[in-house]
Amino acid sequence: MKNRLKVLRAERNWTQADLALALDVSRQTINAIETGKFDPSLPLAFKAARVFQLRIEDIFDDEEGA
Amino acid sequence: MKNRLKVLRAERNWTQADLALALDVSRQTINAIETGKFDPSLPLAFKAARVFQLRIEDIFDDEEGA
DNA sequence: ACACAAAGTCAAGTAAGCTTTACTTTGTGT
DNA sequence: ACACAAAGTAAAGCTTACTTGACTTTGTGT
Repeated sequence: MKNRLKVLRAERNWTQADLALALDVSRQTINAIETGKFDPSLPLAFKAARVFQLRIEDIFDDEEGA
Repeated sequence: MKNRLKVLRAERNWTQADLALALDVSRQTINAIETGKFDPSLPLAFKAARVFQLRIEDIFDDEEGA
């Protein structure tokens, strides 16, 4: 699952730590998601959508894998 | 996290087992999600959105709980 | 009343998301 | 070259998503 978190952060000049704070998760969690270690939970995806004022589908890309 | 799976199934006359098959999860997983035992993963939410041709936000409702 | 399909539920196990702590790497400014 | 901030990574532990198997409950048709 790809995502645009890095870009969205860059647009706002946010660090991974800043985003972690906004989403109420650890910095490592943001890093792991950005680097593709695992997918966020659905609740976390909703939070991200709220923070960036975008739809989940506009942040995360399913790319139909298995 | 609330969801409209039961209604969407009803519209199509699908059983929980039918939906489970379509989403490639167990029947118990569908039941647990419908009855609020736990939230689906993001990939599963994407699959549901694809199957029903809706946006994730139109199927699942975050309802801002902590 | 009986049979059957669908839904609900429980237990035990595996896998994935997330935490904390701690360390290394990369990039930038001075 | 040095210092510092940001990013990356890793291990161990906890929680949540999901599995299989088995059983109970509910609803419908006959």
